[in-house]
Amino acid sequence: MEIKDKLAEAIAAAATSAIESGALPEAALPKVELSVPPKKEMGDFATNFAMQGARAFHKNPRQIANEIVSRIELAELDHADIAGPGFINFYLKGDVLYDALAAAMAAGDEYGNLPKKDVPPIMVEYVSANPTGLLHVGHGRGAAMGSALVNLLRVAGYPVTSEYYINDAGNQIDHLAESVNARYLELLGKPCDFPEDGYKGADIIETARHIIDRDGDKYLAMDEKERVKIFKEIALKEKLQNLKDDLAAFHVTFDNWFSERTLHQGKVKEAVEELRKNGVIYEKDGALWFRTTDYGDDKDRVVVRDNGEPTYFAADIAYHRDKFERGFGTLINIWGADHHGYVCRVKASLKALGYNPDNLTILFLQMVSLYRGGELVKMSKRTGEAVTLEELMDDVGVDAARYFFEMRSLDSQLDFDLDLAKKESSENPVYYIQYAHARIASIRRQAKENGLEEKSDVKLTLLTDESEVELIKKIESYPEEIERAAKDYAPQRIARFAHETAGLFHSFYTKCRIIGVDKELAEARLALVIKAQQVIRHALGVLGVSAPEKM
RNA sequence: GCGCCCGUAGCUCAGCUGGAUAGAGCAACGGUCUUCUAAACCGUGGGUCGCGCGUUCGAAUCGCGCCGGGCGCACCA
Repeated sequence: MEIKDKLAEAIAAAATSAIESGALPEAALPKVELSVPPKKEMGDFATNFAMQGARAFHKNPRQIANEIVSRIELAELDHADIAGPGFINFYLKGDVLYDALAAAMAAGDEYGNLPKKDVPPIMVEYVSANPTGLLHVGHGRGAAMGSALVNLLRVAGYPVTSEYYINDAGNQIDHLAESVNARYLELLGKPCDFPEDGYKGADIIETARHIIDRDGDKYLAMDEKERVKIFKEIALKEKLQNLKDDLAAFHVTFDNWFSERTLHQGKVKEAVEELRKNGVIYEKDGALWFRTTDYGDDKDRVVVRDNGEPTYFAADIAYHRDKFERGFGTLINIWGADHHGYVCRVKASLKALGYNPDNLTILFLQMVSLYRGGELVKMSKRTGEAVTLEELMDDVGVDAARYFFEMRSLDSQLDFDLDLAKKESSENPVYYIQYAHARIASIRRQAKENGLEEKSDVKLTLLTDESEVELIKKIESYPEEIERAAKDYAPQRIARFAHETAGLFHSFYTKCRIIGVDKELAEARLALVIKAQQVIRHALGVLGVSAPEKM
């Protein structure tokens, strides 16, 4: 059992004993919560137990704290005192710190991986951009955070699957095909009207050019309808491959690529049919409507148009139903903030199908604004359209781009400083962290040359400098940090943690030498920095940022 | 008008399951390289936590009402 749990039990036991002896009145014990105090002079752990119990015991917090402190018994406890409005601060015997570090070291590279949790599987669906254009920086934010969240949940022990929903059916794919067709004709010098709802991106022209490069003008002879049909498949395949390539370059991969088309082979019909059976569908103006107003929506929504075609919403209902049918217990979707008006109707559909809407969590990502030289960058110089993820990667690199997206929570708007992301100095947080990792790698190389051995049985109790103790405490808090960040779906906590750990290492480095000090101390310090390096590498791994050996 | 997100240091943001003197990075100022990477470290200054009311022993954190910014309110996706 961990020391924290032992301490919590001891506190509860002390309170019980105080009640039995009549020092405290009979009452239900509040939950024991332990925290690490803001300052190290305040001990190793603190609890607000006495303050929480003030109401139940009808006594003032300091009095209650007194009864606890005088009765608490725990072998590892050195002493406890009362502070401020009624906090109890606990000071543990020195070697507790080192026992925990030794355990962390013994866990090796597995440190930071939590035990498997026995819970229903989680699905994280993110990016899911339409295959009709290029990924832009907003998609990049979703991709970075989504993949970091998947990594985070996985190391925290959750069974998790990542998925990309490919919108390969419906209008926008028809528009894609028509746009490619128009560019194809254009490139071959044939007159044509560009479709009104067409995609005007330069990438569409590229796709058309690829077709000509490969097959020449052989499609000209075809009936237009047939040509567009062929182009649809060619374009879709090419655009999808581009998406996959861009994402892979950005360290983003998916367990599953889910095609919307597969839903139109019966699952959409089934879902609508089930809704109808449940009495929430009616017909009006030739269309089928879902009475989402029963579930708090502003207005009812069409699921099947008057032309018989299901709406995007209908497919989405079927998609979410399918996720639950595949056995996922928790669904997480990452959506652009501009889709938030959509959440009510999706949850309504889950409710109407008999699923618990609370099992679907939708995380919204707010806008990204790029800044260069203090000026807002709106458009790409190359394409005249939104800046693409590919351009961002070329500009600042994958590591910096990912880290900058990951250091902010999704739900606040992000100002991305391109100059800062490119800077190779401490101003740039991603270099700061990577540098800590590389510096440790360098120390290890130097230590080896100096005949200093990397040992596991070292005298950790020699690590008494303030900077050493701070670093040790940070390392020990890592699993807890993973647990908390995973629970809150908050990868940005790990970004922050990595930065703080790097900072503590840099301070240590300036103050404490390894090579050239007494052998036992040198060995202990070497073991410590190796552990720090492992934690930094692990955290960077969660973030999908590389951990260089040299910089 | 209705709904969602945001408002914390000069700038960009953490902190939000209520807890001790509200933190970090950048920017500003002043120091630190004969020794493991100065892509680093140490120090200083800087705040009505948008405003108001409420709940509480205790509110940046919870509730309500304003104000300001962003986004959305399709038989588009």
